Amino acid sequence: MRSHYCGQVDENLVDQEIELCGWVNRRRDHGGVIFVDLRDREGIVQVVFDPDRAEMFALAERIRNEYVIKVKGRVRLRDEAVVNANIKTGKIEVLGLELEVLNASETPPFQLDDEGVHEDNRLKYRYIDLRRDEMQQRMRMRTQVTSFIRRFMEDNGFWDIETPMLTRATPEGARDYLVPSRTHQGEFFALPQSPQLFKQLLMMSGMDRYYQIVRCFRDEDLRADRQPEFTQVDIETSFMDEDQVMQVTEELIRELFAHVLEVALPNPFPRMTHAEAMSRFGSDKPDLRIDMELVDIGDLMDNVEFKVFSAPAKDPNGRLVVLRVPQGASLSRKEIDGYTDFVGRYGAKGLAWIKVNDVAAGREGLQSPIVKFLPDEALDAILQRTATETGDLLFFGAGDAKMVNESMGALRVQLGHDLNMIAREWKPLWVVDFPMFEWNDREERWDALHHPFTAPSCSLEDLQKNPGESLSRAYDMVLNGCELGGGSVRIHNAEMQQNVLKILGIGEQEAEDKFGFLLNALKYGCPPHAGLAFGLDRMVMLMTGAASIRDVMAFPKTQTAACLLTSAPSEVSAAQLKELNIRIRKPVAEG
RNA sequence: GGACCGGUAGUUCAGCUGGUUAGAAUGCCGGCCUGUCACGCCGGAGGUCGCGGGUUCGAGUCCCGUCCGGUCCGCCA
Repeated sequence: MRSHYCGQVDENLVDQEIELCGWVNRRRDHGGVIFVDLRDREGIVQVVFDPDRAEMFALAERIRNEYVIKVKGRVRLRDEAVVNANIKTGKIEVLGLELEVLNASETPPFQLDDEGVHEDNRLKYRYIDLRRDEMQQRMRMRTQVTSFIRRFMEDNGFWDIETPMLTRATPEGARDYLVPSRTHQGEFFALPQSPQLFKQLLMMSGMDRYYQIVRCFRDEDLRADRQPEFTQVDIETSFMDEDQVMQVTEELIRELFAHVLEVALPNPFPRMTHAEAMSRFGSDKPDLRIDMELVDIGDLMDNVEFKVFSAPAKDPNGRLVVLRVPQGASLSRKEIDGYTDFVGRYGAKGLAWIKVNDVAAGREGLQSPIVKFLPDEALDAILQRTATETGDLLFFGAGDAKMVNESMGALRVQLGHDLNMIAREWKPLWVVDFPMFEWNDREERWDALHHPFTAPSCSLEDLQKNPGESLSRAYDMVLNGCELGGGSVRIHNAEMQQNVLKILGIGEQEAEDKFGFLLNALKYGCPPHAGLAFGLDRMVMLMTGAASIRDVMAFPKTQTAACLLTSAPSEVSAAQLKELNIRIRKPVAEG
């Protein structure tokens, strides 16, 4: 007698007696014969109970779906005569000889083979949802990914070093999750948004190659690809420059995809500057699977009378682009209105369009509310520059450059999805030469585009002279329009660090309060260092084809950052609050 | 903070312009059937229509509010 997982039963075991444990996936009776599809995480095996065995029949009759059972039986090939073309449970079946119900189940709240169960139900009964094949496969791939990454990092001499979960609140960046301290009443820990400063300190400690697969926390509103706690593959190295970091991390991803998905990614990944990405795709994480680009036409329009076009064409902070949608002229007016609403969400005031019914017919071949405002030579130049063909649709984005990039970049991706224009390929790339700073209109100061510890690619002098034009030594790895990871060469010089903080409007005293420990450490000999962090959840989401990051996490939270399974967050006892010396202010009643 | 979509039987959904006792499929329960695999056949149980208020002779349906789930904008250095 040998014990097996159900899914591991194969033809080599025919005639042997084995023992199986699993869930009853489905039980069917036909006359006195009982068929049980026994399921574990490896697969499904059909167990048959013969009608001659009266006691077995009685027992099997009591079996319900999702009961946990143990079966002793003999493996046999299924009778070819009854094997038809679309069998699900394989050529092998087990003749049940003994059966033990290990645990009964109530009727499950939803069936495992149901499609489209509401997500709140799936999350409330996550332990059942996770039994589903699809979820088993996703979690399986996730563990393959993490174990491959660990192996790769170990093989390349990286040390796995843990950093604190209870740490100091950092006022910059995302909102912190706070944890009250009992021993220091009135004071709080923060859960880390990332181990950024700790990994830099480790470089100063001589841990030349560090990595960690680590949980990070950000108390910001959620999206399909954003959870309040998520997992990062965090990497930092001393003495490596950006090219070396990109090389080793690129190799990690390439080998990971080869190993887990049997996909060959290009070697090397293409690189693109941030400026080019914004110009051609309106995005710093372009999806290169979509064969459409933004084309600047400001130079053709600065003299037309149509102010919607000429104003941004003349404005140095404005942008005027056209997006050619191949064969898009078949879109209905209603669909175009839908896209107008879509770009409206990004602040666009409208969405001008031209349907090209016959490119050879000149003005007569164009259908559009705006052609009457445009001179012939401008129209011709647009058609020529965009290589427009009959049947195409042109969308125009005009206005503030940032808004045009965001709205038209998003429109490009949306059209790609809607019109099925996404090539079935893996398209990785590096985006490099990011600006160092971004002007924050609301607060009227510079923000760090990456983070305040990123090294500039220019001298301190140039940086101070012209912060808006300065580039950083940061790099993002992008795959199919998704930011897989990002990193940078860090500042390893105390003077540079202090000055960058100064440009960001963080005074000396404030810097001392917030980052004093880092600035101090920089004084005691800090090697040049650089690193990168991958978003593990997004990576697995892409690799599994899941639509949401929640589908690759065992116990995710809802959009309001709640756990439907445990009902967290929850109120705590008065005693717990008292111990922390915290009092909850009751919400004031309305009226 | 904002926009939009959804919430009707255990589950997935239908329910028209407000009108009799709110339906289907599946699941569940009982019976029949000796090789099924979406088995089949017969029968049965199962609903505060998310919640609260309003309009109306009458509300699942219309209006207001609210809660929950989702997508997105803002936010996420």
